[in-house]
Amino acid sequence: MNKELTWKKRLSSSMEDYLEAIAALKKDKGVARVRDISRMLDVKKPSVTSALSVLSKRGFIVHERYGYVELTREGEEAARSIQKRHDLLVMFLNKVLGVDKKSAARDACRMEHVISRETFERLAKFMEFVKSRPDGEMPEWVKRYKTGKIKK
Amino acid sequence: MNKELTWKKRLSSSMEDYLEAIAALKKDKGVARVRDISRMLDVKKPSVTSALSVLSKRGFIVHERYGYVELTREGEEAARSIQKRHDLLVMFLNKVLGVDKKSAARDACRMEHVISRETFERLAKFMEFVKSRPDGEMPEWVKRYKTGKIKK
DNA sequence: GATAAATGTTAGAATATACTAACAAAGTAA
DNA sequence: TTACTTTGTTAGTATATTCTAACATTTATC
Repeated sequence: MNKELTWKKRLSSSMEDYLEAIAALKKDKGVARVRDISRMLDVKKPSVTSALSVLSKRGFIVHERYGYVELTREGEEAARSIQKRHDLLVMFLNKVLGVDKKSAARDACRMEHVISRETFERLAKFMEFVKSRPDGEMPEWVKRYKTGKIKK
Repeated sequence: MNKELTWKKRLSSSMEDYLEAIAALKKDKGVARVRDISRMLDVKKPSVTSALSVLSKRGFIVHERYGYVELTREGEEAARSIQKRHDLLVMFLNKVLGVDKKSAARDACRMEHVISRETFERLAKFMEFVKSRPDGEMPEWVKRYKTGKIKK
């Protein structure tokens, strides 16, 4: 139980992005490969290779030369956690604040790396509350504050 | 109106932090100096010196060797804008989500650098709405979703 | 004013992340 | 199989930010 040996530094925003991309690609293409990660994140291939080596060393992925990228259990877990933060933020930004989907996604991509566990949990509760309101769709009080920019 | 000449890259999170600290110090101490900035941001003095040289070159501050740090008009404006984002976020996190003040401040410090103009504006509208509710303090519907963690 | 303490700067190194150019391996097609 | 294309890697460079160690300047104290 040595702190020095078991403690792992948080992943950087960049590394979280890579992990997220890998998980997304596996999900909808079946496999994750350098080229696709590179396109998805809009970075060059060598950047991907070097990121993969970092994620490998830290135990989030398995990657053999010229092969596909596999997520370890830890990697999957981390990716899932990021994805959850992402989705929650998009939901909040879009459904509650009324930020358009594209911007909401862009903002979420940057915010997901910096919100604390506590804020995440409170936001989750808040969104639960919002969704649980009678109304069905968005509760009246959420709609009302938007000045004329409500679709439905 | 050449784009190449007039366009300025966004300030990095770090630089925004320095600017924010400088403005804060000027506000409540009258002057901003290297040592105080260093303490406020928890970085060493040489880091401050080098940040100041960057902010100087980019026209946000004026700083002569061994002297105090002055904000240019542009610097003041930028600082104000960051501060506004910060305050808004703290308000939202604390008053609406119920995140405790300390965590709210910590989270705001990281989120303030990444939210887009659009999201900022929408959040501002939302908070206006929240504050404008009859009730006085926080509207009933905000309190209600919090499960037992309401102070008042 | 001399000396010590506090403050600020420089130089040089470290880390993280990206890039380009050049090369290597794998896959595809004749 | 040979030749072409695509994909992946290496090596080396660049930028941003931080740090430590050493030095310079300014301020405070006697």
